[in-house]
Amino acid sequence: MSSVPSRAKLNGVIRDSLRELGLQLALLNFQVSNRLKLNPGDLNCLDIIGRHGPLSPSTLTRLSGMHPATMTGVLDRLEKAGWINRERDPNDRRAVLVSAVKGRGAEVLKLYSGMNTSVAAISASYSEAELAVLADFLQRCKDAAEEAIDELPD
Amino acid sequence: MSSVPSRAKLNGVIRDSLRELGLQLALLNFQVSNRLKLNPGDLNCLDIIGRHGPLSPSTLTRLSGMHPATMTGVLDRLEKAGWINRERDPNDRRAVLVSAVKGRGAEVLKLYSGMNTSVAAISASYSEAELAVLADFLQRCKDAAEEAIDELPD
DNA sequence: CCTTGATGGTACGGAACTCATATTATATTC
DNA sequence: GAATATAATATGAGTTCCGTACCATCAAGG
Repeated sequence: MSSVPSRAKLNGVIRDSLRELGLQLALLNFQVSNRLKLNPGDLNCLDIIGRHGPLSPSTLTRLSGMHPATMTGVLDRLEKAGWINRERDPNDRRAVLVSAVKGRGAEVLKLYSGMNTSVAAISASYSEAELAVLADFLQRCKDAAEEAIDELPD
Repeated sequence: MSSVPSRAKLNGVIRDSLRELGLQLALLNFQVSNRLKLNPGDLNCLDIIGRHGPLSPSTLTRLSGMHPATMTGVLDRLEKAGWINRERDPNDRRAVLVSAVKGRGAEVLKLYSGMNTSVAAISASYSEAELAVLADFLQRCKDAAEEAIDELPD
């Protein structure tokens, strides 16, 4: 028996697993955002802000793919609920710098703790070499998703 | 040097990579849903319907975590745009069976083709044994996300 | 049967959200 | 320093969300 069918089959399994994982993660995000009284999109933006440090609404618009006017509403809600701060950019006084409020990340993390401990438990069953492979794969898939977004039609 | 710090560090890398991957996949879904003139939530539901075959709005509500009244709106839009069919359940005439319209899956898949070919290219760089490990890991993470949703507070 | 209570799905209406466009303030270019 | 471009927000019309009410159907007990 050739090894090609087996490899092709594995490719399909990987593709489907990734898609199903993406769906479940989306549902998890949805539930978490509900608990925080936020929209899924708002939580995504908060995540980006927390990770990419202080940034302007326009870069946030580019990173998230949202409409600029929508972003104003997102930031209004996040600011009102005390998740972020808006301050003027001293170098460009048209611009605004958005930053995540320190110390509130724990509230979000707490809701992901179940998922995180499960992932830690799963990780424990792999060797360090395997973990390195897994981490690299995930990283490359993330990059692939980023590229895929850029290359969408329209 | 002990191997513990290295392993702990890898755990952290895995966790972060998974989270970033989840975010990028969410952004990809958002863009894809925009192209299809659907909401992200509508696309998620369509995905569930396509995968879990004909099912009732109430099970769909349970699987997606949405409010029942919201689900009616989702299904109205999906049906109006020709993505799904609603038919009465012959065994329980209160119930409705929702099924995905055959032949329109390609329109969705086409928008994910960039991502899929990238993932195939990434997969090509791993041995079959490694692919098996990856597939298993993804599957277990999916299950973990599913459990994590069930065990959220409230 | 025929009540009684539970369940599946949807209708309704007010609140919240999205987004095209207009507006204001500042920066850049010639 | 006038013209143009850019950053962010205001505005308002259209859409979506969801608590509630409602109707149809089923299941159990008398």
